[in-house]
Amino acid sequence: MVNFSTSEENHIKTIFHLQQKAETVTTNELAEGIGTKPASVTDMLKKLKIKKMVHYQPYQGFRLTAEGEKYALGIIRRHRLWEFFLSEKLNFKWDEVHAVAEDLEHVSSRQLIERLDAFLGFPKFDPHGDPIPDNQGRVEITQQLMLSEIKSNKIVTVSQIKNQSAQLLEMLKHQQIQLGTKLEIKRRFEFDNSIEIKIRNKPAFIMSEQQAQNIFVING
Amino acid sequence: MVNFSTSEENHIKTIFHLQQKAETVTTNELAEGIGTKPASVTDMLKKLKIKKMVHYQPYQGFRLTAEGEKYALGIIRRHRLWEFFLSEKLNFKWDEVHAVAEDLEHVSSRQLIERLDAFLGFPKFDPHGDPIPDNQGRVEITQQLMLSEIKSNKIVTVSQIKNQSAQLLEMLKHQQIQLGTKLEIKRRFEFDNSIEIKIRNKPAFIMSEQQAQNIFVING
DNA sequence: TAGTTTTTTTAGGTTTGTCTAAATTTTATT
DNA sequence: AATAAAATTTAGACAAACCTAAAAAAACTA
Repeated sequence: MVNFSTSEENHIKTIFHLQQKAETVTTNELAEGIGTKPASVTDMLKKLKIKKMVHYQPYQGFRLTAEGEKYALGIIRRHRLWEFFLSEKLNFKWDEVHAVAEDLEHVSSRQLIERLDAFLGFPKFDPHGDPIPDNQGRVEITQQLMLSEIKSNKIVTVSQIKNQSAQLLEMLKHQQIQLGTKLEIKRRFEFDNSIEIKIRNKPAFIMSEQQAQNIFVING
Repeated sequence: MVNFSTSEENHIKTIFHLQQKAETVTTNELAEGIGTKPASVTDMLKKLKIKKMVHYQPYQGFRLTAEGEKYALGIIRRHRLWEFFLSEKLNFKWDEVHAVAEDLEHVSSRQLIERLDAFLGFPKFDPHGDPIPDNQGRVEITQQLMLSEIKSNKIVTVSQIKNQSAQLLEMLKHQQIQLGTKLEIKRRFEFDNSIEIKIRNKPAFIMSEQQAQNIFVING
């Protein structure tokens, strides 16, 4: 397989994430996502097109090819395995792992990654709850779970709100929780099954079991 | 502190190693050591001089400044900690770790390295027996040991030959052992205390206890 | 739909790190 | 000491990955 530079890998990875949300990815979006200028993105896309990583027609947006997606999943696998390592073995906090993993993910020795995976016990999710692709690029399908059932120290994403009562919505609004919001389950209080929840950059708060039974989440 | 590119770091690190052996380092030596052309080395030295990492006068050879040495020890620390990790935790063989560590050493998060060090239990030597600088750049002073006393699975460097008898020298010549040669102690045979020794890229051989008592080595 | 705004691309430049070929300096040799 | 050889530096180029400013295309909008 061809070899890709760090910059090429960053483009491929970012396209992968952006194309989850929309049919095609635009030049401006990608420039924004990577932190470069649109003109630089155009340059890079020409190169990635030649290397058959993207479908791209000038002015028409772009998308990874099947090969590009496979490659992207490899980068994501490396990133998330390192995040797991940093969090699990080196005691990094879950919000500190990303920056370091950004560098480590580009060290591309296949043997290194396979052995790291084994050393970590073939984890299925990173500390943010995002799934870790296996060495074939396959990803665990995640089903929705009731927030009240989540173990402590997990990070989950709100995916559905069952009960649309004013009280629940009031609380959600107050805590600024919406679909897609990531919640960190800090701990569960035995005596009433209430749970302590934290949202990135905000103080933790308590949620009752009743409330949590109406919020569905996915891992990650 | 200033930030150095991967290429700059490779130059600094290689100068450090070369200047152990001689007063000053030459352009050709460094080019050879890094795998570039002498002209490229000259370019890089101008830059490193401006950044106060080397003492350098055109045509006169060069040497790291005190600051340069300190920086080099930081790179070497990262390299050897990763080698230890790869060998100890990921079960890489001792001769496979170097190449991967070459990449990992340039990931320069201070926090990462300090936590890795703690996770590994603050090891003092890498799998080749080379000392790992601490976070102040200090290195464990190693004393000479009798080869016959070395535990199996260690790598040592020949540092002194006591008995200058023809028989011993004959054997040393035959096995191509000289000062500075690295020996891997594979195992010790209980019944006569002979030891099995391997030199990189050569078949293993057996050495008697008597012989080993006349060879002194240092860790690494 | 014609004009305006936004998005994207092109054209031309810069920096980093490399190269080859030629010039210069140092070192070795006779 | 003069000359030949070796080492080093300079000069000029190139590729990668970025940039700014201008041109071109697409998308809005009145």
